[in-house]
Amino acid sequence: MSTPNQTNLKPMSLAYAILVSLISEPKSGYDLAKQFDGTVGFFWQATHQQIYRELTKLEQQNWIVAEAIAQEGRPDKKIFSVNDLGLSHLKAWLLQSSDVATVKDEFLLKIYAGYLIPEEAIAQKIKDHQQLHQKQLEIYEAIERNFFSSPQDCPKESRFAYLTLRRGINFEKGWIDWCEEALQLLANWD
Amino acid sequence: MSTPNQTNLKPMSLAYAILVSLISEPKSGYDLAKQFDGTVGFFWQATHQQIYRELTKLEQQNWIVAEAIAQEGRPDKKIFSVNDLGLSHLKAWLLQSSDVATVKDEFLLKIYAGYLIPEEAIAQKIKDHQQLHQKQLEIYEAIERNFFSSPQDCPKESRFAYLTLRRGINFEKGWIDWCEEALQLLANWD
DNA sequence: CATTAATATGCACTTAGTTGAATATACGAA
DNA sequence: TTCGTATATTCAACTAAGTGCATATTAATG
Repeated sequence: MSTPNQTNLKPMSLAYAILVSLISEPKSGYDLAKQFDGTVGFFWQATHQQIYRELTKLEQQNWIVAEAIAQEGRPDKKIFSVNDLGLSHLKAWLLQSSDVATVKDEFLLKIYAGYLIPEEAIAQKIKDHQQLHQKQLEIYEAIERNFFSSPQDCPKESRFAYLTLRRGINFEKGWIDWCEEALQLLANWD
Repeated sequence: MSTPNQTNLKPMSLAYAILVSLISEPKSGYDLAKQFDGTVGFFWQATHQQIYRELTKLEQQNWIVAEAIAQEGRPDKKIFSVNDLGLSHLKAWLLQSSDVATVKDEFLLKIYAGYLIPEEAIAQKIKDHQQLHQKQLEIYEAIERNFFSSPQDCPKESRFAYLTLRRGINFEKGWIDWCEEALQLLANWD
């Protein structure tokens, strides 16, 4: 009758996102927070509060270790690196199958209910959305030009980063195309 | 010094997702839970527990009203509908600008760290992923054939639903194309 | 010389989401 | 007749995620 305490199968993906970032280069919570606005930030976001909280947990679990760095002037820095225990957990996680990411898209929810507000308001929304994706596309394309002009020559790690960048470009182009199509469909209704 | 109680500017999007669904047709919590696995489920998901909890809140706020329906045999059903207060809040929310949805993609995180595990494992992951998206694409395309063979003739509400369906198709195709590209890039490395 | 920006970390609180039930009825299959 | 499935709702406890505010130092800006 009583179910035994199963091993924890939850993703806890923020923890793994942090491990992934720390494994390529040890860094502080502050650095992580900045990174989560950059490259890794395309597929994972977190605020600095979330990051510091998670770092504390990971340190308690002994998956990562901190080295305190005294800095001239600025407050002390704690540089975290992944240890063997953390690495083995990360590798095990990498091998697990992952579900398709759940989509939670406020914008599409609004489009779906678009018949409740004026058509011009919807059209404007789509145009704004298209511009946001256009801007992001340009950012990704600039990264591609500057860092991946010849992907073959990259070190192994960067190759995988390149794959995710390609997905970013693919994603933004998809949105831009859809916006174009949607605006045309809207215009041809009456 | 003391900040006055600001009006709540947070999205609370689950509440709005429920309103959007109820406005097109009043339904029970159970029906909502099923719908969140279906059409609306492309851009919003929730478990039945979350839905019932939210319905209770919305009823307390007087945005929706319940009508108890006694059913032969089955347990009583509570059919919820949006009232004027709820509708005005929904419309106000629809007119607000929405941020680009944050992406949190475990799969891409794993690809990014792909250099830590065997290349065959990564390739297999991508193939599995491609198949999942292929299946979802087929579902969307079947809906398109069955319900939107001539989108011009649809009632106004369905037209906006059609736009979101087109985005679904665009999204799945984007993933499938990326998987193809990624597998080719992987194969050409050595 | 006051203000702002950047570096660096943390607590308290709230909302969102998961887990695992319990409760109740009815229908069809084994 | 019992078992599984579908309908239909609710409770309680928990974990994860996210917001707001606080703190401290130094460098650069005006």
